[in-house]
Order: sequence, then structure tokens, then C-alpha cells
Amino acid sequence: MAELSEEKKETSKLRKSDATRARIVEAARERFRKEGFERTTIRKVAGDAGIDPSMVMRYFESKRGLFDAAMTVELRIPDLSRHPRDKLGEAIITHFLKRWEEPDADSLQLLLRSSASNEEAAERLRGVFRDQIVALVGRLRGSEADAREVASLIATQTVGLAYTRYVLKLPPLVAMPHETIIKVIGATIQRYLTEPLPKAGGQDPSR
Amino acid sequence: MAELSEEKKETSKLRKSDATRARIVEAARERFRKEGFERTTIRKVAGDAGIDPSMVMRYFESKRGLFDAAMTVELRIPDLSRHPRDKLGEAIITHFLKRWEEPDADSLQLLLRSSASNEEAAERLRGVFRDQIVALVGRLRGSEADAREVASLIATQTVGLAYTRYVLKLPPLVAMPHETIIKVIGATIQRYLTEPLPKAGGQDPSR
DNA sequence: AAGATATGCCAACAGTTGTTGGCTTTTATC
DNA sequence: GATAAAAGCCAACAACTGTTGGCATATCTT
Repeated sequence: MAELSEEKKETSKLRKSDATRARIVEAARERFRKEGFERTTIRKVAGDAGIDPSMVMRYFESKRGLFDAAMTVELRIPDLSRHPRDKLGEAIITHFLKRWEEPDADSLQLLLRSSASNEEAAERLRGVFRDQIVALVGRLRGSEADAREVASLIATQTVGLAYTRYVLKLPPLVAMPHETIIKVIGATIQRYLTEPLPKAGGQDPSR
Repeated sequence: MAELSEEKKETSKLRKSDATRARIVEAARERFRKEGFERTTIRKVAGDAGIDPSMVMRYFESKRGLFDAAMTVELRIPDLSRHPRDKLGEAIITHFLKRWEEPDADSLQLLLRSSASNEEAAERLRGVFRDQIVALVGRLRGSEADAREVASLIATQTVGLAYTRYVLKLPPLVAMPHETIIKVIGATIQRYLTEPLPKAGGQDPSR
């Protein structure tokens, strides 16, 4: 007879419910992305996933818990340490376009859209900036000095491109070929990355 | 005895209710901006304006009608025809910062935030781009050629700055002095405005 | 096979929402 | 002052929401 084997709990077996759980998260991500937090209802998500609304509650505790589970973002920034230093801007925008047009860019859209009206989402997006973009800039410049400022300038340009092209869908931008975007905006990123920051604090700059 | 005078209808008298109407719109704008469309309730707006919820319905017909009335945006772009042509980028960003930090920048914030999850707001923002930014670029460049493309590139940078600094409130950007922003981002706008667009369509640019 | 545990559905509660109709009070018109 | 219209409030409806408890089935453990 086998004796008690409680230590096996840690080994993560593939539970049957994991599939359902994944189905719910996927359905939730799509709903949240397309319709926002408030207009997404647990009943609709449950319907999409083909199960009962009460199951969503059991798995994720609350609507907010489901939202948290749906928002997980990885920029998947590649290793750029061997790239020619004068082509980093283009490389970053190239990766950016690729990442945003992958089939699973849903989570990026979800986070960006939600951050406009949901403080929790905004905080998470600030976390992505802090942990992934600032870190990248520090690596590329080989120094922590001004990394936050330079990274935030790069963020204005990349977030702006994401918003206008993928959220707002401004027609001229949607139609603009990768080649043009990479050249023009790549040059901007390159400049932010390598040009020294003008130090503020001279005489009154206005007039 | 005075006879029937129906033709006076056209002269717009100052009705007493206009004040109330204005108070409602103002309250609605603030609520919509801070809490978004769904989380804003007619009862709360009416409470802020100090009247009964049913009055809101009588004045604006529906919640969507109230939302429409609250969203009205004027960029108030000044006349730049006499500015030195090599300082237009800085001038645009200078005006941009001033406009976004005015007390009545509420409507800008409202429109930008709402456009993330509300298709009607997004369409209105695209209208602002079409009617005000493209027009500005056409004027400054003295030609309609490429105006839409150039304007859309400028939009990526300005919308991005607005979003990261005023919506997302990325700390390094919030702390960044006007002087620095004007110099660094002004140079980008200047470049988009004056540099010729690279024409796409050469050999395959990837690899 | 028996028991326990996980997975599922059904039905309902309690609160909030946009919206409406009817009633009173103020204001304007004759 | 009488009359009509405008401006206001109150109370309620009907729909929808997140959430919960109870009960059935399936799956795993022993």
C-alpha cells in the first residue's frame, strides 16, 4: 500500500481545469481589448468560453481578478548588444512594428487602451516602462545616467506611434509602409538615444 | 393689441435655462474626463450640477447626447506664418505645452482618454487631426503634397507626448522642464516638417 | 467500490443604471 | 390677474450587473 505522499503537491500536474482557465483568459482579453473594462461583462466572457458565469468567479475571484489575469505584457525586446550602434533606432522600431503586428499583440492593445481610463492598468504600464524600457536604454547607452529621461523621450515617440497607428488608426499612418516608418521614426529614436540631453537651467528660455 | 409675431423665434434670447445647461455640460466634462463614459452616471452629473437627473435627459435627450455635447475640442493653433521657418518645430511644441496646461484643457484630456475605448470619440479625434493638423501642415509647407503623411508623423510625436505626460503621467516626463521638451521634441517636429519623406518602393528593405 | 475533490450548471439576490411620466412651482405673456 | 409655457422634482419601471449558495456530475485517490 502506498503511504501518504503529500510532497507531490508542488509538482505542477496538468489539471483538467487549466484548459478552461486558459480559455476564459483568452476570451476575457479579447473582450476587454475590444470593449473596455466596464462594457465587458462576466456573462459575455463566460459565453465566449462556453461555460457558466459562476465558473469565472470561482477561478478568478472577481471581475477585477480576471482583468488582472488578462493583463500580462512582455515586450520581448531582443538582444541588441551586437547591433551597429548607429542603427539602434531603426532596430528598435523594426522590432516594435513586428511585435505590434504579431497575432498575440492583443495584450499590448489591451494594456494601452485600458491605461487611458483605468488607474490600475496605467500603473502596470508605468511598470513596463520602468522595468523594460529604462533597462533597455541603460544597457544600450552603457550607463544609468539620464537613462530615465532618455527612455521617457523614446516612450513619447513609440507610445505615440502605437496609439495613432493601432488604437486611433489614423488612415495615413495605417497606410504608411514599414520602410518609411522605420527610416523616419528610427532616426528620431536614434537621436534620442545618442544625442546628449540639453541641460536645463540656463537663463529664462522664453523670449 | 399686438398681433402674432412668430418671426421673432430666430433671435436667440438668453433663456434662463442656458445657465443650467452650461453647468450640466461642465460637470459632465469633468466626470467623463476623470471616470470615463461608463463609470459616469447621469445621477452623479446631475448631483454635481445641483439639479434632478431627469433634467439632464430633457436637455440632452440621452447619456450619449450629453457625451457629444461635452466633447468639443479646439486646438487654438496660432498664426505661425511670420515665424522663422527654422523654428517652427519649437513654436508648435511651445504652443502644445501651453494649451495642454491651460485650466480648460479638460476637453483635450476627455477626448484623448475617451478615444481609447469609444469609437465615436476616436472618430472625432480623427476629425481634429484631419481638419486642424493636416491643415496646419499644409499651410506651413505651402503645399498639399504629402501633407497628410507629414501631419500624421507629427501626430505620432505630439499625441505620444500628450499621452505619456498628461494621461499616463510617466514620472520622468512629468518632471521634465518645458525647456528640455521644447528643444528635444521641437527638433523632431522640425525634422518631420521640413525633411523630405523617403519614398518607399525600393528593393526589399528587410535583410 | 467508496469517498473525496474538482468541475460544472441553475437560480436567485441586491444594487445600479438609463430612462419615463406625472406632478408642482416658477417665469413669461397677454 | 389669468393663462400658458418653461423649469424643476419625485417616484417608479425595466433591464442589467457582479456575485453567491446550492446542487449535480465527473474525476481522482485510496
